[in-house]
Amino acid sequence: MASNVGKMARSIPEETRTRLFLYLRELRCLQKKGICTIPSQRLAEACHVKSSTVRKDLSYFGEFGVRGVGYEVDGLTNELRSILNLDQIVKVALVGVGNLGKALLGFPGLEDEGFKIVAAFDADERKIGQKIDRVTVEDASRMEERIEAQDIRVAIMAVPASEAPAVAQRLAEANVNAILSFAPCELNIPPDIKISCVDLASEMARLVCCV
Amino acid sequence: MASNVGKMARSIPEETRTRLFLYLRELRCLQKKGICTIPSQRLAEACHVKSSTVRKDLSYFGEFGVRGVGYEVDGLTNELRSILNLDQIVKVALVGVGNLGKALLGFPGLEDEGFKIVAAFDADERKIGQKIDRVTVEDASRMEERIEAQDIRVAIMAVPASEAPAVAQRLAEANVNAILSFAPCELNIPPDIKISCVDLASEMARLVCCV
DNA sequence: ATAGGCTTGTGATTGTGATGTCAAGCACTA
DNA sequence: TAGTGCTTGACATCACAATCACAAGCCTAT
Ligand SMILES: NC(=O)c1ccc[n+]([C@@H]2O[C@H](COP(=O)([O-])OP(=O)(O)OC[C@H]3O[C@@H](n4cnc5c(N)ncnc54)[C@H](O)[C@@H]3O)[C@@H](O)[C@H]2O)c1
Ligand SMILES: NC(=O)c1ccc[n+]([C@@H]2O[C@H](COP(=O)([O-])OP(=O)(O)OC[C@H]3O[C@@H](n4cnc5c(N)ncnc54)[C@H](O)[C@@H]3O)[C@@H](O)[C@H]2O)c1
Repeated sequence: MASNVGKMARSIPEETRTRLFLYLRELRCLQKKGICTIPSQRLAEACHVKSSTVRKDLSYFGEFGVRGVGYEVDGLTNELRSILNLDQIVKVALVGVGNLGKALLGFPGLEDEGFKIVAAFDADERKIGQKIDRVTVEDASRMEERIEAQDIRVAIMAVPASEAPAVAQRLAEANVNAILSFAPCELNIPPDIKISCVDLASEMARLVCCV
Repeated sequence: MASNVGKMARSIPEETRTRLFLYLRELRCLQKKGICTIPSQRLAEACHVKSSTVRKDLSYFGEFGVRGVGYEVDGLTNELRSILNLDQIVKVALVGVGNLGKALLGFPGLEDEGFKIVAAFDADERKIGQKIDRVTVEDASRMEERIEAQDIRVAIMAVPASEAPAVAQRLAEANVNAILSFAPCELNIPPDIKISCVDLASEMARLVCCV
């Protein structure tokens, strides 16, 4: 009954989308604690937002709550997972198996959310052929064909910034449509490919700056 | 002459602050290429924003450009570094020297931006005493006193999510005033402490979600 | 069955940031 | 020195997101 019907046409604020993941994370936390029902007020407090914001965000997609009671944790979790396209396993390619890349390969948190690194590439001969956490590092020179063969559409880049733009270009040519990059630089690629750049140094800088 | 005088009272948009780091990163890139002067238009293109946005962002802090010419790369770089409090070395503590923590310790990108990891803590006895990239891992049980003794005000947390809230609490008690966490969970600590949470799984989720 | 007490969902309002526009101002040229 | 062309800086406007406030609706107790 209550579901994302007829409202999808409306444009969803960018910020709302961001918060949905926050809510989902908190809901999972509540599930672990065995809490079945939660009012917008408490979900809001946990996520450091206002309760009206929570309700409005959810209202873009349907009516998931029960007046006088709140939201059913399991139910809302499922709705959000469905809204956010998180109810399927997504194959991911990792490019660059250095310090950071290795850590990412061994990180279970990605798989918990439905992301599975199914291929890893590096340009360093010494790394090619190494098996790290069930994934064998492949030769980066054959990256495009391997990605296309396995129909991988999402990539994580952990290569040096100097290499990043070129690698991103190659990923674009391999029909990848989303890239998460850790290189602190701009990537000039077609706008139909979604990019997210995690820039640790900038994040730190933002944190300490008092402007 | 042109400087941040009399305008500081006005509140700076959060988004502006974020973009300043983007501009700074691009400027550094231009410096490397030996480019001395750049108009807002081209800086904007490189950062994927509108030229009027660049000018407006900068205008919050002063008049740094020359009409008909553009901005002097070196000059603007210095102004931004000064505005963002990036002209000093910031001591940082790392808590949790696991897969990710080790990668961070070996990451030169932080030091390039003025952040120096001067202490690392772990609860695992096997890790205590290990020397990784010039830093010796210390016992986490003595974290508070060591952080206060060295007057460290910024911390990076790379501990399991289950431990993160408690560790954050302890960092708060050690008078740290900014924390960068990689744990995918909320940290309930006093609001006067700045928190930034890098949640890789959520970032990935946002990237693939087509809502 | 009905009343009372909560909490949701949403239209209205406020607040904030993005963007368009153009006069002002500098460099360069003759 | 005056004219030309370009770019900045600021103001005005537009667009969007946060927040308020309250009617609607569900549950429980009596
Ligand atoms: N180490 C960290 O903690 C950390 C943190 C934040 C951001 N980063 C960023 O992540 C990136 C990687 O960091 P790192 O510390 O793992 O560096 P690293 O040097 O340890 O690893 C980079 C890897 O990329 C490989 N590589 C280079 N060119 C390649 C190409 N064209 N194709 C495929 N692979 C290629 C190298 O062989 C190497 O194995 C850098 O851009 C860095 O700025 C690192
Ligand atoms: N590995 C990755 O690539 C990656 C990526 C994104 C986020 N994360 C997140 O970063 C965090 C760390 O990840 P990891 O892969 O390095 O995990 P890990 O298990 O390899 O390392 C965690 C380290 O923290 C230490 N530790 C545990 N409790 C502690 C305490 N109370 N005080 C001090 N140290 C303590 C452990 O001894 C261990 O060395 C996790 O929250 C994870 O979700 C990891």
